[in-house]
Amino acid sequence: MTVLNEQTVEIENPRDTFKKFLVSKGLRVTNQRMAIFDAAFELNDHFTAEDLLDRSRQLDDSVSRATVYRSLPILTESGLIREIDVGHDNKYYHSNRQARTFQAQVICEDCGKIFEVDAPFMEWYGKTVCDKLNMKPESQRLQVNAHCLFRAETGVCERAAK
Amino acid sequence: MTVLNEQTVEIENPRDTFKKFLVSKGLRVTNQRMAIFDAAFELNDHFTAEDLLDRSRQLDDSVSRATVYRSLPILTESGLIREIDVGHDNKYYHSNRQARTFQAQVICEDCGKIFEVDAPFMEWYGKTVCDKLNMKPESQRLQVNAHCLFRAETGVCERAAK
DNA sequence: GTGCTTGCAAAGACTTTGCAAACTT
DNA sequence: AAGTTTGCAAAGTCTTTGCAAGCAC
Repeated sequence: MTVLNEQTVEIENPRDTFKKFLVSKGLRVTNQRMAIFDAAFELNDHFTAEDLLDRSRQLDDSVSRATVYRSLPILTESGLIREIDVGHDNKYYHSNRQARTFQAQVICEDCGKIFEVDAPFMEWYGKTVCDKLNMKPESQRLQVNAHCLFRAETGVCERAAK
Repeated sequence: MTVLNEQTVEIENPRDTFKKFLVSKGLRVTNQRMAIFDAAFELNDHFTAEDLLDRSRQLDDSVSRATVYRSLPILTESGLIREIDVGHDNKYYHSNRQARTFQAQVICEDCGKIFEVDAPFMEWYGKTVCDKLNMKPESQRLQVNAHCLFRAETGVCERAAK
């Protein structure tokens, strides 16, 4: 593991990590599972189950929608991808190239783009709140819905083009 | 309006507020809409669309599922109820007896119960982050998933009984 | 060979929509 | 009277599941 800064730790060889994860869980290393894994790591931005299916099929055209849906929970459990639920619309996923834990999402209500932002204080906040309720925090999500000022000012947002 | 504290402002006569909202939008004040509104305010906890349908029908048995689904966005837009998306499972809703804006949700992963907690700093956080992206915050959501320590320690959680 | 995995198609869960009748204004 | 709004049932969307064939170990 290479420490990049306090928040960010690079996962080395995630492909092998995933294989080891499968074996450790008594699951089999199939071509389809690896194609789905590879597809997830080739997709740089947030992606939906459907995006992942399309990409996986470019790598192995035998991959079915069912297998993608069956694999997503496994990938999520392995920690190599994260599930990001922005409320409206579908669920999104994102690969964890860096094992960043405390990230907030800023969602542009104009173009739908999702920005990932560090929010380390979430850890402290979760603990503080949970203490009062006699609970133990497992994970936290912070989401900011916002409007694009470029667009409000100029009528255009270059980011939307992406 | 009665100021209870900095975060909490009581909405007086939400029923009239809703009627006025409908009129101001050129929408009609129908029995079904009012039954759905009343049902939402009788339900004290978080509720789903289906919960709301059941309750509405007790007040006016002509209310259909379609009308509930058609009314939810109106109620949400009026600000009298809030939509709460906890990710997995359905969407939940909650009436805004107090017009509380900055609330986080703590969700018990053991019993599914949702606790509402004040989190005023979210306003500051949203602004700070949005400034960097040249955006304007519209709303923010903070969610903490946690486990119940009562249950972990004693095997039982009284809160789950609710 | 054993039994986990797969693709397919059907089923499920939740939400939206087209349409004629009913209702608000 | 004019134009919304409604209930119903059908359609839609996304996800899950049963099953026999196929594959990893």
